[in-house]
Amino acid sequence: MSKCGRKKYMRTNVRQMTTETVESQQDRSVTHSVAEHSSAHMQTGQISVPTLAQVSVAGSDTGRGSPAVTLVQLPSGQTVQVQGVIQTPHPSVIQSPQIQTVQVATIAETDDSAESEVIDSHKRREILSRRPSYRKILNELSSDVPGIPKIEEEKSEEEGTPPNIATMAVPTSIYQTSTGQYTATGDMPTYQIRAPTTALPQGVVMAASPGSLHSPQQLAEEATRKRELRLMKNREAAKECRRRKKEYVKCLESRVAVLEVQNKKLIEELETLKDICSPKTD
DNA sequence: GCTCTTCGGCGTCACAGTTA
DNA sequence: TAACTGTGACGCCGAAGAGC
Repeated sequence: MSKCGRKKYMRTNVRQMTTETVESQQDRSVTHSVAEHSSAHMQTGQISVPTLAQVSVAGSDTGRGSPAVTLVQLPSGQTVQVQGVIQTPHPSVIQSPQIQTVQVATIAETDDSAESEVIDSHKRREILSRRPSYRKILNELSSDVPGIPKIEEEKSEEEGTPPNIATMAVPTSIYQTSTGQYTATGDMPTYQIRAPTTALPQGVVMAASPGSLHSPQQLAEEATRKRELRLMKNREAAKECRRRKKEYVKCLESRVAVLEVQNKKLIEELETLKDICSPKTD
């Protein structure tokens, strides 16, 4: 297998893990690390809660932002309604449309004609391109959850921020320490990131009006120049997009960490309630 | 030291969505 | 509606690490 072929294969793996379930632990990509956090978070609840009391979650699909109501069945038979602080899921790169799963299967099993590859590619693009931008997703998240930082729009110099510098909140080190303690409560400090330079490099001139072009050679030059301009802009856009993507993934990771802390607290709370409500057996 | 594998970044293309 | 923007996909490259 060629080097590129390998990479292509790995990418397929990543997509499989993000669209289906994260079971194979071979890929160490960023996407995977987020999914790994998520599954770890789920495990915490799955392992601990059933040993304490029977828990059922009601209204889990009541819509984004509405707190889920958890019915906790205490050993005494009493049922307590607990309003959870854990938010309902948000659209993200992790939760891709179900149809993508089908597509992954298609990719995995094909090694066929170019025609089917073209169709495949078109379908894939059709599916993938419907996802909202990272900025949009993250800003939606941030509006629902106070702990999630916002990706800010580029600001002009008049707005007080230095050029090319945007201020935003960043995930802190909220992971479990070696002593088993969590190091953050979800409050994020701010840091500064570089915003892209929007100015064109020196030497790039704007397009001449079509009317001023005469010879085919001039037209060709104009076309070439336009293409180079477009490529240059796209280059910058791609860089910026990647930066935003990384930022977005970081924020997701921090969100996972915060939710883990909340989950832990809830479990402790549940245990306390259990102690209070259970009949004393001296 | 050499080869292979893995990873991350880059440039480019294609295309859906947005804007003027 | 044309031009522009944002982003997924792809192929390429170099660095780093592992195995020999």
